Amino acid sequence: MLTFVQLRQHTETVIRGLEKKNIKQAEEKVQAILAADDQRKHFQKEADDLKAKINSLSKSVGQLMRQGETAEVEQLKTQILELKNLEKSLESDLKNATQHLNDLLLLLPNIPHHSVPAGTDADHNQVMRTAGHIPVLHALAKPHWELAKTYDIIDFELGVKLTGAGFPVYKGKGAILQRALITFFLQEAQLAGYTEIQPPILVNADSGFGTGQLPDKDGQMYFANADGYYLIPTAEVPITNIYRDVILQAAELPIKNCGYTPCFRREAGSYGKDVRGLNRLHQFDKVEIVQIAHPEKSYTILEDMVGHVSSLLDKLHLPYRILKLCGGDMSFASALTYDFEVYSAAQQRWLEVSSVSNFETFQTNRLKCRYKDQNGKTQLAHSLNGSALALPRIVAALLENNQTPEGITIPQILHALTGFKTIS
RNA sequence: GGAGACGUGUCCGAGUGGUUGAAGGAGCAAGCCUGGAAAGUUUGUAUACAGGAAACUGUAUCGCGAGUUCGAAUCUCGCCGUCUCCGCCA
Repeated sequence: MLTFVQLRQHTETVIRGLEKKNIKQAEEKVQAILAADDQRKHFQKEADDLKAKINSLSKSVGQLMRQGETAEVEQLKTQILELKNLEKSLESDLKNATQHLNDLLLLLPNIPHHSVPAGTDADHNQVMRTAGHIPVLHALAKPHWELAKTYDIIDFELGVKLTGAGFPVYKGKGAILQRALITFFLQEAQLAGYTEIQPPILVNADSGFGTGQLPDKDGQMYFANADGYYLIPTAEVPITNIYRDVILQAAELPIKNCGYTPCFRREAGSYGKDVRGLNRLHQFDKVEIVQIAHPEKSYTILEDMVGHVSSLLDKLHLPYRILKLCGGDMSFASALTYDFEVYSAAQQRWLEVSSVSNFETFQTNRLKCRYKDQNGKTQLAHSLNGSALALPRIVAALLENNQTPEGITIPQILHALTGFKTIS
């Protein structure tokens, strides 16, 4: 969530930023928060002063007792009890005011970086770069879900039997390809200096709140009701929450972690060609990269991360483009997001395979992830993350783009990991 | 899952109702000392919110939450976690 420093000292910037994210009545919302904050401070002061008085009176009770002044003690006690009644109502006012302020604050998304283009939807995203060659397919080329069936490497119907739609079963070379891609991505991340983490894939509500999935996206996560745990929608959740309530030394920054996990998303309301085959699943595999950075370095780091993801796609020889998302298409928590899309030649569609974002202090403010600067002051760190990469659509594009009448060619970089060069 | 013990600051560790945000020690930082270092010595060493230009002051925090009390690290209840024994198990 936004910080009070942002809201108080850069009110105008915040309002303009919110407008860029197409938030209606941004000014009114910000003013309402500032008013709610004043209200909270007022009650806080009143309550603190009253408590200070009660504390000091209580202290004198102790002293008087030792001196045996019982009559005065009784008098003091009744006086304190009166004050305590007052305090009780002040406490509840304060609690309500804080709750109200929090509710308002949680509804405000992050404000976009100044370079973010204006726009309302995906059509206004800015194409930064296009790379690779879009292949010309042979006459009998098929979409990946048909190829998967032809070569018996992914079984969607079997997944329906075992679980339900959106839970495919990878078989034989299909399963090996998955494992090879995961290993490849992890190895590349390791070479880029990321520490590999194997986190839990069920998390508690505090973690869901920390990275912003809760309360806004409650319905999008699977929930293990008996224990109150959420199945993670991305490794970002556990890997970023490692730094919840942590104060780092400036010298420890940047922290670079990566991890492979399955990801679970309910994706309620999706339909049609968007969910065909591997295009959108309830369970999928992803390698995520996460950094906790010094505020002055975070945008350089964002570019590094974009470079890292690009290199993965280059090495897989997949055609892709990089988009800078416009204000209206960005996620709630992000200040600047680059999306990567690969071209899936048989479907003739661009498929999103990665999203790399700088959250600045939006997540760390919730997480209370801070560092000590040179003056020993605690400051909020910046958090960033990106998919590097999400598997299903990569697999879809690999299958479709690399198909020949004789079979599917595996990119050379994976040969050592798959142990085969073609699927036929 | 059953029985028992425990949960204090960066760490160790004292504290069973009243100037205890918390003894003592270690670590760390700065000053003194030294040719330099060690030793010695002095001082400092949490977080959040509020007030203040600042020095600083107030409030809260001894696993978390509620309660008893004029007053709780200390008493009561609930939850979470750790350890030991038993059971189960990859």
